[in-house]
Amino acid sequence: MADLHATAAARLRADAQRYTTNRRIIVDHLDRSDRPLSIPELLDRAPDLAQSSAYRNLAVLERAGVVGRIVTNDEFARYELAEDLTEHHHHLICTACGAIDDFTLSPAVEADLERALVLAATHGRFAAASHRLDLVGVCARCS
Amino acid sequence: MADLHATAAARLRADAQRYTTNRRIIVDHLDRSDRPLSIPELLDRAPDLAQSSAYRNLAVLERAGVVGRIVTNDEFARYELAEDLTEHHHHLICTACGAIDDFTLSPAVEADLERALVLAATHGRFAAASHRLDLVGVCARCS
DNA sequence: ATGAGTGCAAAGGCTTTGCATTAGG
DNA sequence: CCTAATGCAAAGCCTTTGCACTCAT
Repeated sequence: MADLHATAAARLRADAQRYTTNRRIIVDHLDRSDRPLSIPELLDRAPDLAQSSAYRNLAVLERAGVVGRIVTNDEFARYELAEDLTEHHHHLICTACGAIDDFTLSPAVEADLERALVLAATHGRFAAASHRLDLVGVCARCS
Repeated sequence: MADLHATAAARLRADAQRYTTNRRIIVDHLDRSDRPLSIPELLDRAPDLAQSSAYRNLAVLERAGVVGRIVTNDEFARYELAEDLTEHHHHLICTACGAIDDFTLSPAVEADLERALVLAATHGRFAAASHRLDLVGVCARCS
């Protein structure tokens, strides 16, 4: 995945943005993590990153399509690499601690789902860009 | 659906809460709407409802299992009647204006999905309470 | 009466922004 | 050089909370 940074740089460039050290650091940490990170978690892992820079750069990276933002019902927004930079996956959202873990569905189920969603979208004249499927419950650590 | 209010009252009572006028008004408006409402939208429809009462009562109604809270990526949280008080449905989330519309999937697809999710949850030792499936894109009004 | 509910206004807390400084190209 | 990026601190904005009043039981 050395191409990750090349892709990120390209997408930023396409949006007239630079791929700076801070932005690379953020992408690196999101890539290393096997689950979406909140800003506090990210700042914890990157102590030299200013809070405002984290917010600003994540916004830039989101606009450029490098990262995705996830808002659950807990206090923090979370970020992960954009879907097309990782494999398609879904989220286990813990209602107790707010943590999010990743999981995948079988290709067969995904395909069925995708077909059904395209149908639903066209029926409502809705230009669907992507789908989000989350499991909401209590994670192993909290139960 | 005259039973709606009876059910709501029962659930509140089970949580040692009263079914007051304001709470009934809120439930009424959510029931009348064919899509989840943000607090500003709700206050607009119920001019005599104080903002703090809306927030407080929605929190009470959520704890009692009468309403569900939806947090998207826009600025407002939105509320709808709890899933088991309506028919199972999903959401079209507009990235342009933040509006949410409802849609349903065929029972067959739902069943497949449910099976796959149970599998995924048990595999990760996750106690799933429900699933959330959203289509993210641009609504007809915004395109 | 008596405690929950209500409304107003003020406070909280995550997030955003202004401004002076630094760094990348 | 010159614009974008950075960091600190202050401000914003949705949401929550304190407090006095009202209403229902």
